[in-house]
Amino acid sequence: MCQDDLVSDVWQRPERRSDALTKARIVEAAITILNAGGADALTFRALAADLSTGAGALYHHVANKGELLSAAAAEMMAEVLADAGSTDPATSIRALTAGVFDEITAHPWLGSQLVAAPWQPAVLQLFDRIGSEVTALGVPEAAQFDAASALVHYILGVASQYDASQHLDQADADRPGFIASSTSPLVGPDSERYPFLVRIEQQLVEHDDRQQFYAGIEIILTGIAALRDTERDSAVGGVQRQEHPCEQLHARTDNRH
Amino acid sequence: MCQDDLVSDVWQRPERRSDALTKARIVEAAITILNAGGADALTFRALAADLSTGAGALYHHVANKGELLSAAAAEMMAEVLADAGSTDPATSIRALTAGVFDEITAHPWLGSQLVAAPWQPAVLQLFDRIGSEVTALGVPEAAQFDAASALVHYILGVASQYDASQHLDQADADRPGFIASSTSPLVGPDSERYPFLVRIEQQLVEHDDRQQFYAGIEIILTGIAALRDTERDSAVGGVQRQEHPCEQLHARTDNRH
DNA sequence: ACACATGTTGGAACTACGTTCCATACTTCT
DNA sequence: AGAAGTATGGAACGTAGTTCCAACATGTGT
Repeated sequence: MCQDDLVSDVWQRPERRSDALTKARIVEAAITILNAGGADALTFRALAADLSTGAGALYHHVANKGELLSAAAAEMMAEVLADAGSTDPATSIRALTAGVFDEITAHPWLGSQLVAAPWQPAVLQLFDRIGSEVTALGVPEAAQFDAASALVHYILGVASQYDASQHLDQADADRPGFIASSTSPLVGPDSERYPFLVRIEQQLVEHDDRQQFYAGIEIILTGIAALRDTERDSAVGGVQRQEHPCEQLHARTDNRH
Repeated sequence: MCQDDLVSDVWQRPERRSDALTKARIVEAAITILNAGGADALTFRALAADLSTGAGALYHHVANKGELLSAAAAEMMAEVLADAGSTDPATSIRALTAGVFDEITAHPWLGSQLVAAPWQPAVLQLFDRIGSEVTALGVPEAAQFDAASALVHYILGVASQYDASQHLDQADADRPGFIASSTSPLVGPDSERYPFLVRIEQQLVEHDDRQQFYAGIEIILTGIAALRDTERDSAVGGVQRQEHPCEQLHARTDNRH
């Protein structure tokens, strides 16, 4: 179908006319639409119109909408990760994660996309970068994967809940407004359903999402630091899975069901 | 439009014929479809067919598909949270989170739905329950919100990446297969793009998702335990935001950009 | 009992979007 | 120049969420 990096031909794609459609141009135009109008604004028709072409032509460069979104997210992630860098691993992780947070808050579609398709390139980039920093942090090899996984999944969880602008209309049928900043202060039937949330209601409405995100990162970094200090009784040799060192910190009880 | 819990009338809805459409029946049927065929199988037409009615009739009880999915997820979450309970808070948290993980792996649509709409009822239930357990854990009040938030967001992040069965076809255009169990062992161009992932490749293919999920929970619990032990220099009085105690564990450097 | 008001039902129709198809045009190789 | 293969773009298809509306059931007031 379309020419990709993996074509077995030795034949290089010739340069056609200057306004030729390329995956790069399409993805760039897609990002422009996404940043301007959000995820709903990106349609193949709108994209084709912006590129002065037809919808069908796009399919010679992009397999489907999912690939288009993955590519767009990957490009955004690459830019974020390119900026953030430091000599100190912990500082790097803080800068990295803060950069991702900023990008997601600035462009909510990114958060939605990161959690829409599992293990897409953008997530792999993030995972790899965080894994490298975790390694530099001195975490023993057997725990590096778990440590990076915890950080990445936390970030993705935050990303998933952060496109608050839209989508919250559909969850409102049961609780119109809810913690919508100032409207309904979580009273009435919610008091019985959500005792904890009601108790910390003031923090709920007054808290800063960014500070809370940072706090979560610090919690996980603390936990990772403990991993590093508990290296003693873990075998150094081959890859030992099944029993992760962290499971020796707190004796786990059975919790299947 | 439809009658809900919040009607101001004193008038109670009379019981019509026994096969009357109700939101409860609709949600139940939706869950059946979702569990059987996944998220794609749930259409208003299929749902209407199962209930021997028309699609239009459903809209008198459910505002839109988003509300339907939120309600279905909320019911699943309520069941999971009802089961898991213990006297020891840490044990409770482990049992709770493990239960949610099991439910998500058993019913992948749940994971997708939890991250599709932010702060939907199912997420609030989980947040509230975890918050209560965190409180019982002895975490100081000012840090309870952050601690619960970290756990919930981590779980949501895992949920987002766990419906691996589908959706990964669209991200495959660049890397056909990737870590798809055994097919493409992460070689070729990936070696340069993802140095960390390549290095831990063996763990990647051999690791147990469940064990890694547990490991993440333990990391966060360790970080939360540190929060509890660092209560000393935090004012006990009113709600102090802006500076979370955890931020005093590791001196944060500036990381805006 | 009988009309009226109100809420319910269910099927058709509308709309939007992803995707496919195909005739046309373009570029390069021989 | 002719052949071969790719790119283009617009029409057309299929699907799914949602809306519309006429027929119906239910309860109220007389």
